[in-house]
Amino acid sequence: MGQSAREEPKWRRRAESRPDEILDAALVTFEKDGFDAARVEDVAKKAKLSKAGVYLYFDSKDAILRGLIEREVAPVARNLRAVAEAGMDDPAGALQRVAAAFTALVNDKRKLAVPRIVLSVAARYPDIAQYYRENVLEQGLSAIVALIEAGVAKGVFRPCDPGIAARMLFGPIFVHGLYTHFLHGDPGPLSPAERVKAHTDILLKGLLASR
Amino acid sequence: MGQSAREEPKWRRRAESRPDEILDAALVTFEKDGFDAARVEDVAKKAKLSKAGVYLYFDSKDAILRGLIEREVAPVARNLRAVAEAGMDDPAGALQRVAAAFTALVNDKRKLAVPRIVLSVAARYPDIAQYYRENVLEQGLSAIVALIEAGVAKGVFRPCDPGIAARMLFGPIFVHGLYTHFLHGDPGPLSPAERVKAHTDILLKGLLASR
DNA sequence: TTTAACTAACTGACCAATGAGTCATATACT
DNA sequence: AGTATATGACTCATTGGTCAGTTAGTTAAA
Repeated sequence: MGQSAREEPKWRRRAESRPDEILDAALVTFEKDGFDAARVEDVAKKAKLSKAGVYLYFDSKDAILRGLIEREVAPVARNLRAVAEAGMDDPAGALQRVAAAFTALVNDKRKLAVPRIVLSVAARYPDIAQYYRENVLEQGLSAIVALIEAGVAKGVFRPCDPGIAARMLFGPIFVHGLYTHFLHGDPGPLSPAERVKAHTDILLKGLLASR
Repeated sequence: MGQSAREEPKWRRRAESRPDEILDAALVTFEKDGFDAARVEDVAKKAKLSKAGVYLYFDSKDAILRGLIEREVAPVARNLRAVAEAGMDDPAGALQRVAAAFTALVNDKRKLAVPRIVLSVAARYPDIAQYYRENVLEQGLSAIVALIEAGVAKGVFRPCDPGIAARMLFGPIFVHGLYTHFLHGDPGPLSPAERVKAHTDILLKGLLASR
């Protein structure tokens, strides 16, 4: 039994990469069990260190969740915003591109797990809810609102409430993701790209100013 | 101190009304704390009996959640279905009425808490997820799908994927509810009725066959 | 180039709190 | 008297978080 090679150390120092490894592990664990039922010990095991090791890098379990929001979702919101802002001169086209980008995000079950968890713990961690609202939702929402308003100003879109229009863009895609990923609902016959097209077809026809 | 009146019994038998009282209490408690953080003891206290008393009527904590789904949400889905079926000869009008009914449901924070909780525990209680999907979501969804298909068959709506259209009806309303109730997002300037109107204006214009 | 002293990274074993579920017993009703 | 209904006090598994002690890597004196 006793392996002669006494070379392998019991553990290695990897202070640089630990935070990311812990977040990777936490994402998988939280997605599977939800925030409350997920055990820090399991996160640690998946990240290949001890539970106490996790607490070297994060002050608490909810700090891990905060880290997850920052790393996983906030960049996506910034990206959506960039796509929207880059297309202010072609609102209809930009709308489609935003829909496609958001669909790609929502198709990623793991990324979608973060908003689901935020939603479920929002009441108990008001600061997490606030952070998420300000840095994710309001970012994405306001970008689209600006896009719609630009379209209306240009006369491309007919006058409408931009907040409603924005929810009509994000809402259906988001609930489709929740329904299929977490309730195991039937995704339907369409491919993601076809869904984007079917969706934006209806939405744009509803928005566009008939000549 | 010693009240002479020895009339008041320490508790009363109320086997008939207990289950509903427990569900009332559970709805409030689950809404506030979420399923995991909610304590059965608190539910019991709010229902004015002991924790052990709760277990006389429900086998487990998750049985309470199941009871909540049955009592709170399944009837709503049936109602939505009825509204849709009653309006098969006027698809556009029925769509608006369904949107209004769903908006009313979603405006009720307490009722909306049930789907939020189902979503958060779906992975750990697959039977709850399945029950919810089959008895709530698929009910509502299929009713609207039928309505859209009827509209397309009549030539009132232009051809489209009815699943997408149905998600465009429910999605924006649902996410608006989540956003305002649980993330404390800005509900915007419109009243619920105005939101329904703005929403269905765009949706119907997107769906209606231009003469 | 050794090697000893030093520090940062890490672990195992632990604690304290928590909360679901149980049960022996008591009380209200019939 | 008998039974359905209710309770308080309990068990017991779970788990977030801590800490004393250990090891990997680093620095610099010898």
